[in-house]
Amino acid sequence: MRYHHGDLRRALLCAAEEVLEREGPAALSLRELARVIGVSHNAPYRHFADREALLAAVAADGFRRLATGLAAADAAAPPGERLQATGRAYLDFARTHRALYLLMFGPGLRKSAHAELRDAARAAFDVLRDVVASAGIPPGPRARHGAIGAWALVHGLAHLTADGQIAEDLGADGHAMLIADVLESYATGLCATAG
Amino acid sequence: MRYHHGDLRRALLCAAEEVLEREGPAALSLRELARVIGVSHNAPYRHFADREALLAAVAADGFRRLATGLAAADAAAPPGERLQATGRAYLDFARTHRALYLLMFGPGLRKSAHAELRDAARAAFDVLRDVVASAGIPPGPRARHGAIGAWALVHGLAHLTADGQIAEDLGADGHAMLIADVLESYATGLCATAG
DNA sequence: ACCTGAACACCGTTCAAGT
DNA sequence: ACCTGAACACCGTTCAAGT
Repeated sequence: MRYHHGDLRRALLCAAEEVLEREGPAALSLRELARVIGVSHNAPYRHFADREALLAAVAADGFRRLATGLAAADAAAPPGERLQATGRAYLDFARTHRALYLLMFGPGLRKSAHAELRDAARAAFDVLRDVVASAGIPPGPRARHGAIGAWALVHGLAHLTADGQIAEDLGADGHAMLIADVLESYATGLCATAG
Repeated sequence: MRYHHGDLRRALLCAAEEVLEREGPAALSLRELARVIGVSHNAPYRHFADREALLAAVAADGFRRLATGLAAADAAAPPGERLQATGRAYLDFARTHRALYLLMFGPGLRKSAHAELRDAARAAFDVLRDVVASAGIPPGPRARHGAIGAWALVHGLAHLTADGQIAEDLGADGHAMLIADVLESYATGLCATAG
């Protein structure tokens, strides 16, 4: 006993991600987490107000890691390919953490009710905003719309893929070409309409 | 008693949509539907294999209505604005049927396991594909990617909005301008890169 | 502070009957 | 065929205790 030396909170978040990737977002129950860790079924309430608060903490962590990944891809990309590289990193995250991604953008997690989650999501978006801004579009509503559009585009691709609507008939190469084509179209249009 | 004259199935789907818009996708339980209609808690199993099958039927109906709405907007639009008009219709659907939209694209509804749902979703996408094809892009992988990109773009905007990530600080006018800008950028880029 | 067992009101799903 | 009540194994959440 006494498996957790005061870090039950960390143990819960860790177990949550494990269960999440193994069984999907819907199967994530507080009681199962408690069972996995080896504490009583209501011990989690010492650290989280309710189930949604725990899910929000997991999702916020996901957004933080997403932001880190986007920033790294952006920093490593040659100047002309920053949007492409960052978009690819976004899609990679969604593909390699499918269940986490679905949780982060799933219903039943009201961003407005969880400040930490809202801030983490905003920080991830800010990385994309900066990348788009660096494409040479003068600041203003057009630039802001351009950044939101870029986010919507990569998010739409990632979400439709995670949802199984896209790429069932595409191979891995086909999927990469799809992403390249779509991002190129958008970047081209963005620069053209911004002039 | 005998509220349903052999159309318990229809009564279930009808009640499901009502509960859905009122309480969100997560709260949709078979037992509550049975209670609302006034039958025993397991009567639904006469018409649906399980909870997911009922949700799939509701979602399939949503995709059929979405396809109808997209086709109507496309048909009513002047030649040069078909993509804009269809995209707006897509976003309108997501806004006016928020919970249904979240169900249609939510996790826990495996399209592969429900042929009716998969076909309905594909039919809705086919409308978008035709609109993009009519923009004068020669058939081929580029046109197919262009159609998927258009879907991803409007879906991303709709989903981020439904998720509360966008437009909290935008008014209704600002949202309309956002949509117009983003769709214009994409359409411009699509034609430019296809040449 | 942190954890426990018991309890309450819910679920989805199954099954043996009833008409 | 279609519906019923009882039952099983789960949930989230609360509460009165225990250390």
